[in-house]
Amino acid sequence: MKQFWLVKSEPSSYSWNQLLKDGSTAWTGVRNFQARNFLKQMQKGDCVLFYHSVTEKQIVGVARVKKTAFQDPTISESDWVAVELEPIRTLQKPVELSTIKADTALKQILLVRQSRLSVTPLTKAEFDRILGMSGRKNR
DNA sequence: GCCAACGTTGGC
DNA sequence: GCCAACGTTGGC
Repeated sequence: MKQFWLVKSEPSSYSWNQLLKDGSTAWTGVRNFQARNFLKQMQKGDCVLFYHSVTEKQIVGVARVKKTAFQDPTISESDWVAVELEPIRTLQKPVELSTIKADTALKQILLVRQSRLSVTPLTKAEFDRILGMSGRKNR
């Protein structure tokens, strides 16, 4: 079954534009057990919302899991993993954190409740609702 | 720049 | 095994 996720990045360290430019990227550097476990659960083809933290605080694009979890090449200790992500499309209208917080159906998502977690799961309903707010109908 | 939330570390 | 101290992240 297809799953839905949200990943965060500070635009200054890795931005959506960079991902577009790169065509795909290894999502490395996750050093949190909870986030790591989510990474491990990702399946090829899962949809991933891309959130810019700190300076923008908005969801800017939709990506897809291209490759499931593998050993994170940026660390020598084992058992930290990365996945490969590729961009699908840029949101016509970014969905701001304030918009999400103002929405009854979305204000309890993990992004809001646990703002420091860099990889979080979303339900299909939440995913669809965010896409609905992005200025275009689903897909 | 400040602070809250969370994770990690280390002393006991 | 508890908890204080500290570091980091991210929203405001």
